[in-house]
Amino acid sequence: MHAYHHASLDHGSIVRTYLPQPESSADPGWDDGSLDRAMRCIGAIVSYPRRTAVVHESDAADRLYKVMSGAVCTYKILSDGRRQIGGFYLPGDIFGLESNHGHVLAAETITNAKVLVIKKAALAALGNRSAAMTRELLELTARELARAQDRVLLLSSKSAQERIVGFLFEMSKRASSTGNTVELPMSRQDIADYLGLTIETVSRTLWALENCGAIEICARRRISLRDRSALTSLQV
Amino acid sequence: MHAYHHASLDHGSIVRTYLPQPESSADPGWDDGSLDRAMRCIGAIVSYPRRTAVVHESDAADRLYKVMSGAVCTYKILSDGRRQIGGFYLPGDIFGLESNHGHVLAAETITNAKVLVIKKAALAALGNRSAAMTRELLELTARELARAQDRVLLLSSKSAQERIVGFLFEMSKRASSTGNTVELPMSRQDIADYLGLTIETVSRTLWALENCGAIEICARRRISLRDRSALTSLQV
DNA sequence: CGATTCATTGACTAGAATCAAATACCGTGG
DNA sequence: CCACGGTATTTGATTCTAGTCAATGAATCG
Repeated sequence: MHAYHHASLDHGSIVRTYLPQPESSADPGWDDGSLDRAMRCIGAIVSYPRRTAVVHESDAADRLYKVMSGAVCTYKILSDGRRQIGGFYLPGDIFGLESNHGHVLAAETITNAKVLVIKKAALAALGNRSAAMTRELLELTARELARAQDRVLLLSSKSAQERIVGFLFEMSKRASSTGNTVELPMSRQDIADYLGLTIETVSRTLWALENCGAIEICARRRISLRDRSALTSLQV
Repeated sequence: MHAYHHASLDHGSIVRTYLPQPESSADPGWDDGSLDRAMRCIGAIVSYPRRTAVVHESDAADRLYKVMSGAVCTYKILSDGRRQIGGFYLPGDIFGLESNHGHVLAAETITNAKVLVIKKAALAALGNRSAAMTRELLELTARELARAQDRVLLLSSKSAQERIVGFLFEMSKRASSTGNTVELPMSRQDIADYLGLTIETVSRTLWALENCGAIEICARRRISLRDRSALTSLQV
């Protein structure tokens, strides 16, 4: 059982709070309609170095976050010290959509990242006048729900291999994947915490997949899906 | 590895399609505001016998379902025959909130159940005139998302004991639990498929919990949480 | 070019899955 | 009310996967 060593707890200041320094919203180019315009208008873009806390578990659930560049993950530290990652968020993704009431997942950057931060209340105020925006928000939340349900299925896959393969496919669909090559911004530990496995198992399983020719580990964080059909047959 | 034997596949017609017979919306008494009124107005209540399919995986994701009485579960049959339960839905719960696009989870009744069925399109049409309703729907979806995220955490608990205890607490919060006694409408197999465990492990774990005095299995589907603090200490 | 973090590999163990069988429960009909 | 058949659940023995502990090797950053 590993405790959450790999970030703040004993590596000193790797995870650190960062004083938000809003920048002008001169932008990368994500636009999803009126909601997006509203978010840019009332939100502020904040730059964070890698491995920096964006949201603490104790924070109020009153904000919405949109990743403009880099990668972010949400997570929760369990009572025994393990970390469970709730999700990875890549440029264009929004997190913080879950219910206002109750629990908040913490969030930290995986790489250097720029995040657009918006108060839900401000958005709701605009939403009262623009029904279209509320509908857009609903659509986003419904999509996130579908994704969460997929994760439930992925985690219910009992074998490590199924989980890893499922993860690779998910990433190849979402991340900056040129053809069959997937660029993984996260560490092995992050992957392990996402899939409910250990770092050793992730490593061994990836090796096994490479060994049987299904993938190629070009670089540590760069994996090529050599044989998609073989991978599919290993999946749930 | 168990296949999905315990329902339709070999018990003949236990899971069967049911010709919907809409009833008058004379009602149990769930009311969540304007959304609820609209749903009753444009929806139809359908009665299903136990272990009956309500939604097929191949169905379009164009409807919303509200449980009026009884219990329903959503699920997916994996390619190897295992069944993963997406969630249990008790009276007052709504399912089908996930994105319009893409996948649908199948749904079947666990007990005899009455379900209010509504076309999303019809609701959206009303929603265009009533922003409040869209907001209510958003709130519901956000809550469901939060619940799905909780499930991710539950499934990431590695030990069977943690999962079972988490499940019992979840049910005691939601189900018709009088004091410390929880009434479980679902079978052991359902619980196993929900938690990604086997039926044997569920059985053994419950026995162990009873043995150490944390719970009492009054009847097969009636469990009393004897020692909540002991249970809490076993949880994640 | 070191120092440090990150990843891989190896040996061993624990816990859940699997396979197999026995027992408890439930509704039905006598 | 009780016997019966079928299902659901429990119990037992064994196997196997992934976790744990320990150490080595590779990559990255200052």
